Amino acid sequence: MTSVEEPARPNGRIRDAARTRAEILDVATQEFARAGFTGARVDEIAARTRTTKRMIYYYFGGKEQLFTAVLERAYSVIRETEQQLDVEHLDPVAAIRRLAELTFDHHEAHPDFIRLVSIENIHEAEHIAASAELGKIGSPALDVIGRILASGRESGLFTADVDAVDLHAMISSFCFFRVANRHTFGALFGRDLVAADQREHYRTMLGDMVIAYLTAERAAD
Amino acid sequence: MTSVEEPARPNGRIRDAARTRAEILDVATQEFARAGFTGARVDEIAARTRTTKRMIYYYFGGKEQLFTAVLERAYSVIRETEQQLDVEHLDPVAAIRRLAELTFDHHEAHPDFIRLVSIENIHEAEHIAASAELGKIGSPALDVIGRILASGRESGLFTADVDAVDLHAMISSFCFFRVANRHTFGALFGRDLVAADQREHYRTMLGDMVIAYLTAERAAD
DNA sequence: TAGCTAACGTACTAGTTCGTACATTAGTGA
DNA sequence: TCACTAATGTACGAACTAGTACGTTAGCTA
Repeated sequence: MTSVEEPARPNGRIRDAARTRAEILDVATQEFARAGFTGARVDEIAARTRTTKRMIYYYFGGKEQLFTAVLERAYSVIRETEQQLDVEHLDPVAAIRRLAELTFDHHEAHPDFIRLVSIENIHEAEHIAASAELGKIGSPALDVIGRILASGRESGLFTADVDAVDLHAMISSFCFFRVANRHTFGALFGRDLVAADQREHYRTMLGDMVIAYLTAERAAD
Repeated sequence: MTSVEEPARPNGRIRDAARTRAEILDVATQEFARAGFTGARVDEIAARTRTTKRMIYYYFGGKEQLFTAVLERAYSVIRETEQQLDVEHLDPVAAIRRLAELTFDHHEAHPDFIRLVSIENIHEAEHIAASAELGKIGSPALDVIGRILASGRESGLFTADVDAVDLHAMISSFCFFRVANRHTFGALFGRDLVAADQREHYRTMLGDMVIAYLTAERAAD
């Protein structure tokens, strides 16, 4: 390389705290999702940023806090998505199916988020516990589910004895497993749960499952 | 400490290759499950063994191969459990419910295995791919499910259009999620999915869900 | 325009961590 | 009982990695 340096600015140093901070978070999200908390390298995150490692410590304090910030942002994305839920104008059966489909879509669209959740569980949710922000979020979806369930039970359509949290767990289970365990499942059973041409199949399967559960005829107890 | 050493043997060195190897695998399973692949420390595994780090490299070659060996043994445990499945004398509905319950029980009884699977998925199943043994196992449970499904469809009890692999995924999803995501779910929604007094509730819920799905009346297509 | 500070960069270090070179010994078979 | 090898232990090193001490500058404001 000859003496040709940066064109105008000798250092190219531009100050933009918000951009720097956001860029660190973006890259950190990828790196943590790629390699896990311990496997992620602070130097690697810094290298893939337009700034330096020093800035990670300047803005976040350390690797742990950076991971917490990554989780906080990832969860805030779902919250925002859930706040835009608009299914309550549908009848209960259609509303639940639609909600399940949106959950399905969100999981599929955010594999990095799924990986972060897996990683956080390996660490027994210690970062969530350490976050003032994440403790008290409460899922907007939960309220929606609760209202649909009540309405469905009132009209006699839903017979199952579940509350919103359990139904949310049921729906999330399937969506989460499909994305999170894609690799081992594929390696062991030779089936790619996230194959594009099977997407509709699994999306329908989830809806059928949830609706069948909610509307099944139960033995009187 | 005074000069009191080992009672009889000056070094206490006993040779038992099988025991040493097994002990390393036991401790490694715990350590990998505790901290993830990268987070696990080879020195820590060695320290909690009656042998030394040298032996880990002697028997397994390295950290990667040790993790692969841990996975191989963990999967072999399920395979053995599945081989003892004895549900085909039941009617299809009872058989599937029983099978779901056994899957539920196995997940609950082996949280370390669940963690290993999560970890292996973070690493995109590269160790399973590298294992000659793990590639071609094929689940005994899958055959059982396949036969029950066929029998259930024949007798008109089952209406759902699923194969054994998909049904296995559905059952596993719920069991896996409940254990694997216990911590984040608990932190975010304030509900412990693995609480002892809720065990029957979730076990029943799983069975109800699967049976409802399989036996639901479907719109003619 | 001078000065101040938030924002940024460089260079380094202390501690860790996987892996190995080398030495040793228990137990077995000739 | 002697020799041979599988099994084991010790000590060490090279590379990595989180974190920091210290110096610099852009851009705002008085």
